[in-house]
Amino acid sequence: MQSSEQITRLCKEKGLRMTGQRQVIMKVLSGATDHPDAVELHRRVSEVDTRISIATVYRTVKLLQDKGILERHTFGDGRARYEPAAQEHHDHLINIETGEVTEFRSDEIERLQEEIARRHGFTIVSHRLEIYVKPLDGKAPRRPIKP
Amino acid sequence: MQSSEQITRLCKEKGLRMTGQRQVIMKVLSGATDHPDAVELHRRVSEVDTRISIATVYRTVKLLQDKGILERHTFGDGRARYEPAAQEHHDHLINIETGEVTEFRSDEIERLQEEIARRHGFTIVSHRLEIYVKPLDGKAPRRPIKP
DNA sequence: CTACGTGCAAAGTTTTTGCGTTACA
DNA sequence: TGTAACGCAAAAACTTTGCACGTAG
Repeated sequence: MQSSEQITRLCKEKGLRMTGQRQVIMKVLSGATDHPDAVELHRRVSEVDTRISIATVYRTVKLLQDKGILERHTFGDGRARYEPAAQEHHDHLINIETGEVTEFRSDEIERLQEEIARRHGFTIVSHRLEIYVKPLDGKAPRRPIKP
Repeated sequence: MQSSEQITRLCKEKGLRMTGQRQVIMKVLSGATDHPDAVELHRRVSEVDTRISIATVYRTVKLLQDKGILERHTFGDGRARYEPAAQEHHDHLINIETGEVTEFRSDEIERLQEEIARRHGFTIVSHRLEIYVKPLDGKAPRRPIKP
């Protein structure tokens, strides 16, 4: 997660113009705790400024994705979902009963992936791991997790 | 990978009618070594029987996916790609320069995933790990894929 | 000032669906 | 023979793009 100030700085570094639309889109995305798709992102952005078109949302997320500022995911359903690129890579647990997405990181899995790629004669450009899950015990409250 | 006889048996077990279209679609898919999308699958299927529509291809792959006979993937580009569900789960290395997909399996990664899910209070329904890679030695790009 | 960015609407892609017809069980 | 499955085409869902206008730098 990044503050909108950090994103603004990132954009300037990349030589992008800091338009009002981009500021709103980035602020909404950096404030989101979930992974909205383009239509949902446009809906939230429209609450701030009604005049921002869905085309600009699509153009902006694609631009920011190319610049490495945003990450794009597709969790099962066809639609693309977005989140600010984290400093440290993480993966996703998706609760198939609620749609809730939990982020996690495993250095050991990261290491194993490097090893597998190298063994096949490749180097990793990026990767994604999605674990689709359901609660172990539907009735028991979930225990908080240590990172 | 499964033989078309096995798929036929699976369909009967699930109470599905074994139509000519389904036989052709399943035979083509079980004979494929890659991960074709719906349009490519329809193209191959049409070589066997010209009268099979793309709608039937979509309906069939969705049905077989729901029954657990096929697996659906979305490697970066928006389109869904299909392969017969393997007896043993595997993951994918995607060469972003050529689009070529290599299958692999790591029991250790599987085990770590179970552990992570359990620690978060979940049980795994399914998962997918995609590693986007490029060759250690440079090769000429053919059909690049966006990670 | 001027190139980059935007809104609008139209078009492109991929996938789904309504409806009348076909054919498996 | 009854109904799941089909073909066709239309539509839905998602995303991209051409063009004229706006605006950040």
